[in-house]
Amino acid sequence: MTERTKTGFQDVRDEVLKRIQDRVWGQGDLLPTEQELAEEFGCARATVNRALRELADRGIIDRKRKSGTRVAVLPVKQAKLEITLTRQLVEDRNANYRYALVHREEVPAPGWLSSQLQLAADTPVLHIRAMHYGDNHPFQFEDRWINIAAVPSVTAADFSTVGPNEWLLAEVPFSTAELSFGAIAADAALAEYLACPIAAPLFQMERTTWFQAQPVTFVRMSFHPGYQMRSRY
Amino acid sequence: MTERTKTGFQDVRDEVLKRIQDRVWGQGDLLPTEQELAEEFGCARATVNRALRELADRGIIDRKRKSGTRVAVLPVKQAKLEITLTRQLVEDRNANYRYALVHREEVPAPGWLSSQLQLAADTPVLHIRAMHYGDNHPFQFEDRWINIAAVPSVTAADFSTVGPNEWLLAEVPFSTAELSFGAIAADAALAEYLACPIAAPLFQMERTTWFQAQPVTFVRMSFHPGYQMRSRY
DNA sequence: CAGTGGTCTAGACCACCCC
DNA sequence: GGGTGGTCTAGACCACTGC
Repeated sequence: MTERTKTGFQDVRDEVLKRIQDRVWGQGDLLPTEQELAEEFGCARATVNRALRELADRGIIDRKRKSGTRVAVLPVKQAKLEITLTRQLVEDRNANYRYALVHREEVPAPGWLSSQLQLAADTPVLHIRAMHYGDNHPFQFEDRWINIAAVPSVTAADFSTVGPNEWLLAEVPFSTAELSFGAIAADAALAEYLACPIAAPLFQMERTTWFQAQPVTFVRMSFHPGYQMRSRY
Repeated sequence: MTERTKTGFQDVRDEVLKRIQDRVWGQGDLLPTEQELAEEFGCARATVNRALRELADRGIIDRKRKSGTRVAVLPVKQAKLEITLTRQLVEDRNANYRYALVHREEVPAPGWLSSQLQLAADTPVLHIRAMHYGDNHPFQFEDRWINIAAVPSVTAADFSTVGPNEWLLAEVPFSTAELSFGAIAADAALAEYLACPIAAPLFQMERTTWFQAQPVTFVRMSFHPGYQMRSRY
């Protein structure tokens, strides 16, 4: 008996990728049409379509109606960053997670925040500062502002035991966000919270979150010295 | 005449997402089967399938054979980071890009690199150091090691005018990589190259690249003070 | 205008896995 | 065992766009 396996879209996808990596089809080259590939692989055009669509999503090929499918010239590498709860970051390192509320206050939005969240001046916001620990070592300092109008029930949450991130994730799931990563020097307050020298270089992540076009929260997360965020593609 | 538009997979996808956001289906809830949704929307099951598959890819819902489709309890946010050439980062800021080679030497791989790239000790590697400028201001310092065995032709490239990243992208496209982001303090050499004070906090990105399971290159990119990387989801 | 990818349909079979 | 999602097929129509 000969080997009998049906040609699935994954087979097509992998074979096309292999040919691109082996330079059978070089950068910028035109690939055969879906119809031709379907005939070659002995499958339906829809199968080829799905295979090529996945490669296009990855940035490996460029597709245009009428002109056809080409190998991308400058493959845009897309790294997928999984953004999880700080709790999960800590527990993934097999450390014992602990959370502590530092500060909680309802205030009118300061000018820079109104601008950041596109709010009217002096809109009431909730300002939260909190610490996250791993095995009782400082892990991350969280400085967060929440637009009370977007989640009125937040005034009833005291955040003494549950972090605002976990609370918000349950209250306003499936939001959209903008992220920003950078490095800063620890000021006196951060140095104390994170138990590090003043001016130590810290990895910092800022996130602005919207829910159905309404600004919900802005958070600045400063990690302990030496922290590294990882990803792959 | 009434509005006449056909129900496409995007309509289904958006409507399902809307119902999840509106809590019609809460976290952990079971959704109707594909068959039922197809009937409700008046379309084929394949259309519903594609819509739900996209939501599953985004981490919004979890799908399992037999048990059905559920709203994800802890939506894993996936941020897409577009990793491009340093040239592009600079030009996207409307700045004039300039590249300069600092150092180029063939050496046996030091121990830490052999370990990082899973190479035999003393494998010959090419060590490159280079600078990237935007409008003649220091933008990024690049410290790179290339596995000569993986790309033998690299010995003929002098990298005096074209950066190793652009060269490698043309030579070894469609590779896979691991990324790591963090913050470091500028040492004396970095401070000089980046025209910043010693101990200034710098954003740093490290990348290890493979091509068909073979290690190709390890690079450490240190950005000028204040640089921020952005993304969204 | 005509060729290419984008999508939909109706039906079918299969793999998985909870019960 | 049976219900669910996963995939494939063969055909069709449409939208975009280069010529």
